[in-house]
This record gives sequence, structure tokens and C-alpha cells, in this order.
Amino acid sequence: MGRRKIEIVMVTDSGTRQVTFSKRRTGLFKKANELAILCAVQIAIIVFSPGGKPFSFGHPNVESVIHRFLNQEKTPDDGTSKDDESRDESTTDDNLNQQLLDLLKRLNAEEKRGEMLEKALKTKRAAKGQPPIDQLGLPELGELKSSLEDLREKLRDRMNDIEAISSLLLLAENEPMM
Amino acid sequence: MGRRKIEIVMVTDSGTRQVTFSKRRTGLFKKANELAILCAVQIAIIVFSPGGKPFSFGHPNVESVIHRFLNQEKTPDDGTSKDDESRDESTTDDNLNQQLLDLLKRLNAEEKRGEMLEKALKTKRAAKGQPPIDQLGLPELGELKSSLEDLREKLRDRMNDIEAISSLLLLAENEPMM
DNA sequence: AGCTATTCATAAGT
DNA sequence: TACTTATGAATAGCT
Repeated sequence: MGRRKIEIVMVTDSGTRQVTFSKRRTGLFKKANELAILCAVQIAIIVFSPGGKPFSFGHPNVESVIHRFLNQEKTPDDGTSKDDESRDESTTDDNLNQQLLDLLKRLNAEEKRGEMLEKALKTKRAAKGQPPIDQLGLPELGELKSSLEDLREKLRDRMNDIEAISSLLLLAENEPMM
Repeated sequence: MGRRKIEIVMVTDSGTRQVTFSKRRTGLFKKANELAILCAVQIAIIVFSPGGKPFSFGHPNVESVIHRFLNQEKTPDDGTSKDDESRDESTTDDNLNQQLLDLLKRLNAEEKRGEMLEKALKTKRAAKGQPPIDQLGLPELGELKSSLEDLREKLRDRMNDIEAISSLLLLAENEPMM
């Protein structure tokens, strides 16, 4: 769909990832809006940006759709989200294996991020080296702030990975597969 | 996108509408899945078919995303308090110094947490030690999962601290104080 | 933020 | 109902 085909794997460059997120989120919401109008249906989408900021789309609005969804879950007579093939992709044994293999790659990538995190911490410690904080000048404070923001961003990335991995493992537990 | 362009208005024919719904729902979920993977983000979609049947997609799963969304709504936390002089009281030099000193304590506490994080990582690495993931048994996967959840919890704590610290530093930057 | 070259999604058709 | 294909859309890489 773009100048070249891309693999569906996490975009490593943080900047590119942010751009991709913005573009695709816009496209996704547009599609959702079209679906809602074309088929006269209710729909809600919630997505957290790489930075952890929530974005949502709802027709007619997010809350009503969520509530309708949550309320009916209490009535076990209809297999809510496990109908047709809507979730095959995420619950097939073969697919699970593939995802778990993918998990390994992620863990390795995570380790590297961990090292970067360490470096950021070192920088922070260095900046902190100068005794009392009230001795620090504006420049130093600025640096400290930058390194902290960098650190925070990395932590967010790692959290996302970890959450994804945890859920995969949760899936693995529920799904025998061996 | 099809043989011909269509207006985005409700499809009148019930049969065609149902077909359109199925096709577009599939496409939408596919896009959502790609977005989740490409950008390592959490996302949830809920949509009711023309027949009132619920369909959903979630990464890592619908429930967790909905809950994260609902919980944070209580705390909008939008840093949009940019009143220039309305905050004189909280930005006096003395006050700032006090807050920055406080910051130091937090940084120290953070380092300790960082060490715990390292230990958690070690545990994870150990669990990961055994080669291919598809060789792991359910018990091992369970352990891996536990250590990851532990790690994630620690990361959350650290992120909270870091965010608090960053905002303090931001304050320091805006207020010359020297 | 805009701009294309490309790939992708899908409205009709079968 | 599912598969095929001609076309309209979405978007990856650049600037």
C-alpha cells in the first residue's frame, strides 16, 4: 500500500512508529465510520498510542457501545465474540505457536532495550552526580529532564512488549496446544 | 476500492448490507491487528452486526483495553494548566528548590527499583534460557508469565515516578530561578 | 505536513 | 456461499 511492502512486525524506529500509528489510526477510524454508516451499525474503537495516550472512535459514541457490549456479556446464551471467524486468527494452535516463536524475538529485542535503559540510567546518575540539586544550573536540569523523558519512553515501549507477551502466555496457558 | 466507487450512505438492500458488513468487518479487524503489531499498541474494537450480533477484536484482548480506558477516564490528567501567573504560589524559587530536593529522594528510590527490575530480568532470562519456546512446557510458560507480570508491575511503578519527576523538571525549566 | 508509487481492500461479477 | 478481478483507497518512503 506504500512505496514498498512491509512486514507486519513492530516498527523499530520510534519516530517512524509514531508516524505509522497516526496514519493508520486515521485510516482505521475512517474505515470504522464508513462501516457504521454503510451498514447502520454501532461500533467503538479504543486504541492507546505508543505514548500511552488514548484515542477512541464511536458510533454513535464509545460509551454506549461499550455498555451494550458489557451488559450482554452477562447473558451467556449467545457466544459473544467467538462467533464466526472473527477471532480464529488469535486462537488457533498453529497460530499460537507462531506467535510464541515471535515472542522469543521480542524478548531478545527487549534485552537490547534493557541495555539502552541502563545507559540512560547511567546518564541520569551522572547528571545526578553533582550534589545538591539546588546547585544545578538550568542546562544541567535540561539534560536531566531529557534523559528522563528518554528513559520514560523506553519504559513505555518495554511495557507494551511485556503486556503483549504476557497476554500471549496467558493464551498459551488456556490453550493446551501440546 | 471495488469495481466502482460507492457513496458512503446506508446500503439499502439488506442482503448486500450483510455482505458488506462481513467483508468490511474482516478488513477492519485485519487493519486493527496490523496497527497493534506494527506500533506495539493496545486496541479494542466492538461492533454490532446489522442483526445485532456482537463482534469484537482486541489486542491483547478486549476486556483489558476497555478497562484501561474506563479507569483512566477518571483521571484525565491533561497537562493543560498553562496559566502564566495563576500558579505563582507553586513556582516560587524556594518552593521549587524544595520540590527538586524531593526529586533527589525519588531518584534514589528509583535506583533501588531499577535493581529489582534487573533481578526480574535475570529471572526472565533464566526462564528464557531453555532454547526454542515450543520446547517449553506449560509449567515453564507459567513461570515466565509470572516473572513478566512482576516485571510489568515494577515498570509501572517506575513510570509513575519518572513522570512525576519529569513534570517537576519541566516546571524548573519554565521558571528561570537564577 | 504534503507527495506519489505501490500495495491493499473490496464492489461487482461469476 | 465462496471465489475472482477490475478499481478505488490506503499508505511507506521521501522531502
